[in-house]
Amino acid sequence: MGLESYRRRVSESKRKSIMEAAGAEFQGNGFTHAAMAEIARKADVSTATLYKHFGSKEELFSSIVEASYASLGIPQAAASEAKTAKEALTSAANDYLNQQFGAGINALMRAIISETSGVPEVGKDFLKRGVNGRNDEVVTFLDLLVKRKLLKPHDTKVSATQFAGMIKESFVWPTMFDPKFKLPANKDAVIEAAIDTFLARYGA
Amino acid sequence: MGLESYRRRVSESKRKSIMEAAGAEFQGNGFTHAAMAEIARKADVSTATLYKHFGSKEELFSSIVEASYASLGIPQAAASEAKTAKEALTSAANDYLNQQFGAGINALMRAIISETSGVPEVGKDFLKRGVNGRNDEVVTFLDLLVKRKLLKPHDTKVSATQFAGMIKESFVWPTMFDPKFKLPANKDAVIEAAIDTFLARYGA
Amino acid sequence: MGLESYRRRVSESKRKSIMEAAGAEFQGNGFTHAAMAEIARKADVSTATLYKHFGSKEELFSSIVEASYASLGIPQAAASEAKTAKEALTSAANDYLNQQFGAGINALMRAIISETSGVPEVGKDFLKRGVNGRNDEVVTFLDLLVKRKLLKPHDTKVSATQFAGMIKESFVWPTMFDPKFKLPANKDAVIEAAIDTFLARYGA
Amino acid sequence: MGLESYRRRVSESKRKSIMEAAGAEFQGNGFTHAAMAEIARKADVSTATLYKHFGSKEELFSSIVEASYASLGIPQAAASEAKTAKEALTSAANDYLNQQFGAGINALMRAIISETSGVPEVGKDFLKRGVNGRNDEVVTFLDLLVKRKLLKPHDTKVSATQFAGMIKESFVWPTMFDPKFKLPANKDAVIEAAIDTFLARYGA
DNA sequence: CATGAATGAGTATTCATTCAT
DNA sequence: AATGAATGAATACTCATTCAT
Repeated sequence: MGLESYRRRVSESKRKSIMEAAGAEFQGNGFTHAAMAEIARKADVSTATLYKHFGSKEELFSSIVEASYASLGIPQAAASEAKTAKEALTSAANDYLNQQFGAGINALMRAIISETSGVPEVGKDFLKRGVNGRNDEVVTFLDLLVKRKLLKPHDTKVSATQFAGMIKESFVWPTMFDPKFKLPANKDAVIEAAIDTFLARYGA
Repeated sequence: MGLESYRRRVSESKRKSIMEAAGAEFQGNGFTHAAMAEIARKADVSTATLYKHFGSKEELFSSIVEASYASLGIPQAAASEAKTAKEALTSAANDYLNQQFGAGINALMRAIISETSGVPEVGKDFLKRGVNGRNDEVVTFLDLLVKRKLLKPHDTKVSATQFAGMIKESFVWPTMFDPKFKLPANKDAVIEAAIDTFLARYGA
Repeated sequence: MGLESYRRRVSESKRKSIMEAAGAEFQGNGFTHAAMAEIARKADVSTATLYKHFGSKEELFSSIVEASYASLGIPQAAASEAKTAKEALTSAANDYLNQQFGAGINALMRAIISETSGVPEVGKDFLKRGVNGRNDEVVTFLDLLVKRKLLKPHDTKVSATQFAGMIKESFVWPTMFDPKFKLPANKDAVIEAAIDTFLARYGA
Repeated sequence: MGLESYRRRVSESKRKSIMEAAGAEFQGNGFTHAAMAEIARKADVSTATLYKHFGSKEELFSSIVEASYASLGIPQAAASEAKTAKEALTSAANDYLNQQFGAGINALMRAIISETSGVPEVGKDFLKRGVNGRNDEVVTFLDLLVKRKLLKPHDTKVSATQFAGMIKESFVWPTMFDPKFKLPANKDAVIEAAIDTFLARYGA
């Protein structure tokens, strides 16, 4: 028992340190230029141990992407608690951006895009679960606002895409081309402007 | 003289065939997986000749990206000729998408994103000249519509970004993760919906 | 006492299952491509236990080869019981081939040959005890036939080699280059022809 | 012209030195344990050049084996010139052994046997062209002796195998298990004894 | 005494770039 | 000016063996 739990603990701690190292490496260098040996070095394990935990570079990368899904998602609380649609949407936009910039999702997205040729499933999967998945949560979010009559009844699938597009154009798209891009000083104004446009059409 | 001009012509024809081959290769395989030897083969020159014209893979890639700028741009005619803002904006959106999907710009963008780690200048340059440059043309386009009173006076820098964001979210973003993504059947409806939202706020 | 004998029994049963697994693995994949981890898995023990019993891969292999000697040998009964030399020699040839093909000796020989560079002693040992050892038994076999006047008096060391050579050329040599080689349909005719040649010289 | 022939010369000289180095390496260490880097080093070329000439380790090995076929073969002259069958067969046996021991064929055969699992085609090919091919030449050789009435008319396919088997059993088989095995002092006596047995059955 | 996770040395192969002709 | 053979550095992955529990 003691032995088994000891091993599990050690193994899990190694697995965790590998995933951290791999996350950093993939985010920093993309899939192709990330080196397994370097990941092993950073994680302070041997390459063989690396391969015991993750059978291949692709598998390791997939695991990293998979794990990132857990950190994605639009908290729905604001939709039910906020007094106005503007307040709710502001909150959603900020949650979204915090994830992108805080959890390294921008860098991960660049890495995924880099490998659409080599590992196409990962890209398609991310499109479905990462991109569209989050859009679905925005839909749910908007549906709730409609229900609360803070928004007009309308096709929220369409409007969710429009809202996400306006936000991403200003803040996410630039990071794809410039990894050093930071959220600009006028971030709040830009968000507000997007929300205003959105509400001009869909506001109650 | 005759000899010199003959050589220049030959040289330029080789340069052209190299750029065509390189464009295809980079769009097809991304920067990293494009092979110089294959580009040389496709262009029917030796690798040494390739390197005479372009000192390195990065330089060749930069040249390809540079050349792509010429094919970008929002034709302004519609802004002055269209009867309604909706008509003008529909035309602009379609012009934009034709470039992205017709001239291989989506694939090129993926290639650029792949190399933001290795060759950051190319990415930053594309962001400035490719992405923002085109947005500037949208600004000009919108300014003209404002001047013609087809749109309300407003901050067109902001609105141009919003318009571009709504269009790109539906059609360009997916191609980043799935190179096989094609324009969907409901393309026109999506464009119209985006324009409707835009006009709810900025329509005259 | 009881404990000790229990342990010995367990240990010996493990040792036996290891040897079975290793025999199969070595015969199937040769020395180099046989994997210690796979042997452990097949034998249902840990790699550490494997190494407790056999200090190294070479040692394990040597043990397998050693064990194979027990299954080699030319039954002498036919030499005293057969009515004719032909009958006796036919019996001996078939006994020999049954061992080669039935007990996996062909595969084992391939494995040994594979490792003559790495573990030369095993090869030399097999040559002495496996190959020449069996030839000695053929010598004894022939001596008996001479004694019974079914064969002429002659140098049986020489004739044993000749007899073995004729049989092996047709049936064993091919398996060295083609593991899937099976005993051909005309096996008996080939054996008979070899015996005829043998008897032309050494028949009484 | 000068350029082209210069390149061909350089290229062929490199190819030759690679094949020499590879032959030595494969004969010394077998297929698996031969290292491409070491072959390159011995041949005084880079590994990349190695791969320009031979697309893979398997291909290189096949080329070595292929080249060895050229050095195999039973000279037919003795069959028509010798005064007696014994003289002719003695000559053939010695030619055969000189090839095996002089041209490193024994070592090459060990290498091929080592790889029957990994590269089965090479083994089967060698069986067909190397082993059986030479036996066919022995058949031709014997047919000529029959025609000259130095041997009785008989099935020379069968007798060729028997003759080869008797010779190989004493001299070739041992080298499979012991790379250091040398032709023994009594070589000539063993050959003569084999021929005597052969002639007892097939002599005119 | 048994375990199995961890090790690290070893190897085939690729590709941007250069150089002798 | 053009060639294409040659380079060498770089990298994913495997496996016999050991060691902490």
